[in-house]
Amino acid sequence: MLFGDNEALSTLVSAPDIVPVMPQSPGKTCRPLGSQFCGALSGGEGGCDGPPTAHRFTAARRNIYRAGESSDGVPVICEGWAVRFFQLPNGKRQILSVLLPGELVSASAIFERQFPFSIQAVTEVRHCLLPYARVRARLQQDADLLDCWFRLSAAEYHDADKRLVDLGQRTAQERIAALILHLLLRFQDRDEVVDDEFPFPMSQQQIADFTGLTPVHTCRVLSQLRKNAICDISHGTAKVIDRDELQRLAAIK
Amino acid sequence: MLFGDNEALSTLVSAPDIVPVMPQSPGKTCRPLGSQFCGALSGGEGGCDGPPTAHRFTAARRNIYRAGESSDGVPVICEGWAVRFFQLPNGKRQILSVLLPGELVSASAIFERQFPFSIQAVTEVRHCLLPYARVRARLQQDADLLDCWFRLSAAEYHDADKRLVDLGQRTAQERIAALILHLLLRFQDRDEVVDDEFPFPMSQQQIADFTGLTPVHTCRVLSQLRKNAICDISHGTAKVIDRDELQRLAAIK
DNA sequence: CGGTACATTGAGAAATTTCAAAGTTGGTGG
DNA sequence: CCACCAACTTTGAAATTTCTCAATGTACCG
Repeated sequence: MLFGDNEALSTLVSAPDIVPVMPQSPGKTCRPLGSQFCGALSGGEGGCDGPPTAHRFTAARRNIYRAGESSDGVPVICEGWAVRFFQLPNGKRQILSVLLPGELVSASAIFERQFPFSIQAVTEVRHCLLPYARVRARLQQDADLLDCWFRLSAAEYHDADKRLVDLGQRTAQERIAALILHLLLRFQDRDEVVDDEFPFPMSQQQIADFTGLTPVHTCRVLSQLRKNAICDISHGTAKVIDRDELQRLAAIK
Repeated sequence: MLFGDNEALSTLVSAPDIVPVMPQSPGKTCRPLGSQFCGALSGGEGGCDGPPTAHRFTAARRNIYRAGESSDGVPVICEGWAVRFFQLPNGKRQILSVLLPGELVSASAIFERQFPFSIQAVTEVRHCLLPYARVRARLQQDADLLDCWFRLSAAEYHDADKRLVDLGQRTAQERIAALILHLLLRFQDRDEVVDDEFPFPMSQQQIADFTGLTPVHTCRVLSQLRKNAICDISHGTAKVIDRDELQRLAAIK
């Protein structure tokens, strides 16, 4: 909706195998921008549609990027799930966002040489870098593209604000319900929800790190959602049984 | 440090009475950008350095802006303290950031006609609007200015990430200590800290809404900090007694 | 001199964490 | 194909943190 028909964005090559979605904003797809960002560099100088060697693979539960490392661009998740997180010295960590295929790790950080967060693969992940130089040049040439980028960046920021509300004001059950609903909507945008079921490879530890809970309590809440026939998260799959009730739990009250 | 010497930014008029600081990033001032943003429009079409009528005043504890209202630009806080917050229908609210004089309400949202958050005055506040049209034109003309804006926006985003870590992973005492230290550093940047004392007009209710706690618990934590001779927040003033200990409490562990 | 909003204190309740043990799952090599 | 291993999930019980409710005290404003 926000970006749907901006033809200017289509001037950048897109990768047909990628279904791009605006990070963190279910319901508001940004296909041109999304595809552009993963596909922009085909035929160019070393982007992610170049030779297969330009892509990297990272196994599940391993880090794609560690906070503070220098990088020539922003990582793009091409295949699989990843999470962006902050690691605390005492071993705790906070997951900041969940990254799905086609998504930039962070639009806001697109001009930085290093990032304050780390990235971990949830499943096996294929990824590449979106080089700083090329994006910068494009954004400066193309006012419409720049505008689209502004909005993408604002959407990311507002999503962080929503998460702050969740963590500051809402109960364990509400936070977990909101996460599940949020991912349901993102998968719906991609037309990848069949029979109210979609892939959900996050472990309970990862759900806990996202919601600011302990894995034990996360397990209890998930069990309750299952027992109450609201949804069933297990074996890497989410099955939504009572969508209305899930929505009611996840709603901002 | 990030923006300190970017001469390009000085091409925009600055207001000498305003000490601008990059929102939410203590230690990293952005004087040119900050002053530009409040002072850019003197002699122009209705900006905040125009006739006194261009400024508005809002009394303490009253709203400057309500989520969803349409606006011709981003509010700038010229004098006084304000908070950016999200209001929940059930009466709870989450404060998203604290706004000091000279600061934009949100750099990321600079091109939007309306915002998903509200703004409330903490003290009496003098404020104005930074009109969309002018900023946009400037950013498109001036690559260095654009670059500065990118960084400002990224800093804002990373600050939101830090808050997520606070709310998700840290205790009441740690969150409150972090808030106090954060504001101490921002006031230090402005050279407004004398004898480890600086203005602190937030009520306990507001501190609670910022940290995701109840006012009662906030009161207990503040009492403890006072009893332990770490710092004393009262009567609109913060007095830091044992800075090392405060730092230790606020540190990310 | 009220009056209203704000701060403080106490006691009990609720949500969440911690610790510890047992059960399950999925993958690997023999 | 089975046995084993490591990682993940589940369950119980007790401890801790934070919240809720309610009452009292205090400061500021007109």
